[in-house]
Amino acid sequence: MPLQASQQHCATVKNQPTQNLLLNAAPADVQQRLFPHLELVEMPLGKVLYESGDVMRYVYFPTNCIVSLLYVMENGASAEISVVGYEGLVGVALFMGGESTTSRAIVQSAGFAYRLLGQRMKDEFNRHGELLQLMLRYSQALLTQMAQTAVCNRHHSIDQQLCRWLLLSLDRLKDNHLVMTQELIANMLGVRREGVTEAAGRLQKQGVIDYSRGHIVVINRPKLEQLSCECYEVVKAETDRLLQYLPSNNT
Amino acid sequence: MPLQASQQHCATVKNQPTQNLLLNAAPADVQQRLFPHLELVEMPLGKVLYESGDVMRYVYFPTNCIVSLLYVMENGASAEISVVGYEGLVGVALFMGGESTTSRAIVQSAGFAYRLLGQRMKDEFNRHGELLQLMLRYSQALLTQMAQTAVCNRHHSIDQQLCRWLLLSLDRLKDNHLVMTQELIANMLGVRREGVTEAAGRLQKQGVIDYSRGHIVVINRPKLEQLSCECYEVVKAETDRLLQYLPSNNT
DNA sequence: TCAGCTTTGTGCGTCAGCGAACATAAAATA
DNA sequence: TATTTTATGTTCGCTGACGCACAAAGCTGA
Repeated sequence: MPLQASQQHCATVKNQPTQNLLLNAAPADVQQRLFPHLELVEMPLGKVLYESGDVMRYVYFPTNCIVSLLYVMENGASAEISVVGYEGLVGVALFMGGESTTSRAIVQSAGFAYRLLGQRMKDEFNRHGELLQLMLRYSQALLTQMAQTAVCNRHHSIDQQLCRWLLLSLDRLKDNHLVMTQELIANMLGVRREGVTEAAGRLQKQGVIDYSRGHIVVINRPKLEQLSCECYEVVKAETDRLLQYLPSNNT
Repeated sequence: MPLQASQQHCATVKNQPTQNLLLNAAPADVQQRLFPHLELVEMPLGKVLYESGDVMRYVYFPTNCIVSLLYVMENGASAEISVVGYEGLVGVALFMGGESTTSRAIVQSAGFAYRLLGQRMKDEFNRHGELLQLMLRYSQALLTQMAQTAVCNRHHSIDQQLCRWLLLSLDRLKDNHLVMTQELIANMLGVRREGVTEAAGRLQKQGVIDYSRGHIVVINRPKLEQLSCECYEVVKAETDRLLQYLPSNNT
């Protein structure tokens, strides 16, 4: 749902396409072609960008929101496959050629994103310029994140996974304050709500986080990293490596 | 290790690049450019194609072998991320731009593959012809498999995962006979060997498989599919969808 | 201010999978 | 044939996570 003119003005004061790492890294000519067609959209908590099997109409470039890619099983249980924030885009299947995926994309942390009609994205992609390289490198980062999620689900405790999840969220927000109930975290991790309550209680007792009724504040991030499994760091290092030498067109 | 001339002759009687689905689906002009540079290599059980972080020299197109993409943790424990057989290729990171990945590629079922110097692959890829579309579609299939592995690791029992694993292997071999110890399966699944022994015992008792000392014969595949979790079918359906309308150049 | 809802806390019993130790059996090798 | 190695079978105690039930505490709105 695009914003009304007045809202749009208000929002654009704070929002710029270049807040998204990929849009920011795109070469100037790509930016000139794409930016006029970007549409700032509000991303409220729980908004579903696409369901499993949906043909995607848009790609979304988050600025300050976080989107979860979630697989929902036949019995309704779910598991988060990966998360996307300002560093990426939602809808890689559009240029990968599948047009849809088996997962659901849902807003996990409210904010804004710029969306682009899928066809425009494909047109630009098919010019085979630098955007193609950029998109492919990001896709590999996404691949890495999914792979590590598989590993983490296999071998690590809820406590460790909660730490990792908090770090992933923290990296995609500017502050240390998350709006998120334990119930929702449990859905993302694919575990019981009670399990999250207990793990969060332990973190609070250790002075790592502070939380109440849907609000979590991270007090001691270094400790959080220390308590997390290696999965967080592995993905971060690889993502940095893949996206670090991007041409930058900061304005 | 390329084959000697005499071996090569012997092997090529049975091996053809077109046994690989992607090579087979490549347009005629691509085949003409690439096939002369394909090198048939033997893929013995346990051969490591690349380690985590290795810059890849070659991409591998399996014909009748199976390659596992495995993540090895700091403590030595491991987890299979995905498998690649005749339907795919090993080394997507070469054209995705990363040149390396965080996982290890290791031969899980002996056989043959055609390998191609990475640079030639990249050159062809950068012509931006149909091969690019083909590779991207396959990459999305790989992405789907990884995502489902994450889900499976989260929610399903060893029994179910063993069924899924056997089905994945079966699909990539022509017969119903696997050469594989329970110890190796355990490494792939990232579980204890004893867990696999018990699960395999239950399958044998139900007349689904028959095994002894490194050999497994699947007797009742329908039952195996029935006992498996949904993860197998989801990935199969999506992979078929992604790769089904490929242009075919069968000779 | 009271009722109703949402969120978090806690205490069960149960069970799958773990780690370790050890037993058996089939192949390989001498 | 005897010996060693490899693969599989089995047991036992432990623990993390589950499912369920219910309690407590913090918001919200009449």
